[in-house]
Formats: sequence, C-alpha cells, structure tokens
Amino acid sequence: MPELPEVETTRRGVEPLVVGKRLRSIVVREPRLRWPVSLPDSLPGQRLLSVTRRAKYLLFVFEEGVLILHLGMSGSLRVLPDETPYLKHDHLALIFEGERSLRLHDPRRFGSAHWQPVDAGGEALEAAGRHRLLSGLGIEPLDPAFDGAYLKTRARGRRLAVKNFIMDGTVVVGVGNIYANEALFLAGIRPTVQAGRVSLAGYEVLSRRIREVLGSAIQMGGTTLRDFVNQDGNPGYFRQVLNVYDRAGEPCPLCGQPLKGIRLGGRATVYCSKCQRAQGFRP
DNA sequence: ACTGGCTCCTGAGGGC
DNA sequence: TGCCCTCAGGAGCCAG
Repeated sequence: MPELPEVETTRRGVEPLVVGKRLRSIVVREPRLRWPVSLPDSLPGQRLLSVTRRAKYLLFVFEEGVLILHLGMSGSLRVLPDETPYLKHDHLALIFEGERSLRLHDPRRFGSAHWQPVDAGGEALEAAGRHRLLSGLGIEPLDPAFDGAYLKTRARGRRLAVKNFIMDGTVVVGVGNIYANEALFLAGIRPTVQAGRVSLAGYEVLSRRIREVLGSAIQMGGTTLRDFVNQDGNPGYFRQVLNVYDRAGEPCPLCGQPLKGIRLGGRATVYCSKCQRAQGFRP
C-alpha cells in the first residue's frame, strides 16, 4: 500500500536509472490490472524524457506521450538487468537500452497502467492532466496553496467525517489512511467530526500537520536504505514513527489512555478520545 | 451535489 | 505443523 511518500521515493529511486534512455520493448505478462493494460505499438523506440508524479500516479514522460502508472496498494517498481528472472506478479516490464528492465510487481493487481498520447508540440504533463484519472484531482499537499483556508473553503457545508474529507482525492491528493490517522492525531482533531464543523484554526493546524507528516516521510524515504536495482523495490513502513496507526488499544503517546479503534468509511481509524476533540487544541 | 457502500485481488495472520 | 477462514486497503464507480 504505497502512500504518497512511498510513491515519491519510488520516483526518485527509479528516475536516475532510466531517464534519457530509449525504450526497446515492452512485456505485458499480465494485462489484468485494475483496468486492462493496453499500450501502443508506437511506444518502443521512444526516449524517456522524465519521471514525475501527480498524486500517487507516476508519470513516465516519453517523446510522444505519457505512461501513467499507479501502484495500487501492493505495487512496486524495480530496475534490473533484463536477464533477471521474472518473479511471480511481475506484470509489466519496460526494457530500455542497456538491457535495463523496469518491472512492475503487484500481487493484488490494484495498480494500473495507461498511455496518454501527446500531440506533436503539445505539453506532456498538460496532456496527462487531461486524462480521466487525473483530471478531477485536488491540490498536492506539498503545494504552498494547500493551507487551512483552502480546506475550510472546500469543507463548507460538508457533513462527512473530516478524516474521509481529507482522504478525498478531489480535495487534496495523496493523503492515505495511515497519514490521515497520523495527521489528525498530531492536530488533535477527532476523525469523526463533520468536515464542515472544523474551524479555520483547526484546518490551519491540520494542513500543516499533513504537510509535515508527508514531507518527513519522504525525507525518511530518501535516507532509508532502499535499493531499486536489487531486490528491495518495496518500501516498508516506518511503524516506529507512527503514533496511532495500527495501535488501537495501545497507550496514547501523549496521555497514556488506550487508543480507540473504529471503522470510518470502511477504513481502520485510530484516535485518542482524550487528546483528539472536535476542534483540536494542539497548535 | 453529497454520501456511503461496493468492488477488484492476494497474502498475511489468527484460530484451532 | 498445517489448513482454512477472514480481512485489509486505493480509489473509481454507482445507487440512493
């Protein structure tokens, strides 16, 4: 379940290994991902110009279009010599010049791969942004324009739980279940409060915490030993730095009271009923 | 316009 | 030890 920090770490790990290289061939070993994988015959022969990211989508910008990859919740990428045997669940391989093979490994197949062509002279990322999977996405959490005022405006009149609200990708992208739980804990806001009832001050703290928790996880990803060339393309979580996620019943790190575990929108939700209140109170 | 629920899939983990 | 069962989760989609 790569969250945004893992996707960004993957991007940074893979980019220097393949950017600038020409694609030789594609192997689709299992087209049945979340949507059937269908890539054009014109893709081999194109040079890879850059690897960027929008939300949890990785964008491989080629000369004539953009390959849009999503890692779902069990996907990972590795770059290996082409002669390396395939593993079970290696569904897609992009073989670049120099016999480097970029492989998508995804046991649960919630991931996806799409091709978005770019007209000659057109701007690739703009074109990718028009893809149906990307066109409705909200702001990036690390964008400076993502702040309390933005969240407050978007939350006006909305009655869903604030946790579900910040996990809504049309509002802000990349806030998965783990980091939603963590950010709400750090902000002192109870996950079940209606989004429209959280104050501007509450959203100012929350937006800052979201940025911090995602930003520091990306930093950690950069400093954690993670090898995209050998076996370990699969980023692990940093459970030791998580305050509440997967810790229902354990003592609250702040007050010691047992953390409460509930389900919200079908997702595991953990919070401290003493430290997390309707408006939050931690600056 | 909103909201909550369903869905895809496999591996991990619990129970016995 | 080993088998069987349950369940988690990203996010698009749909029904109410």
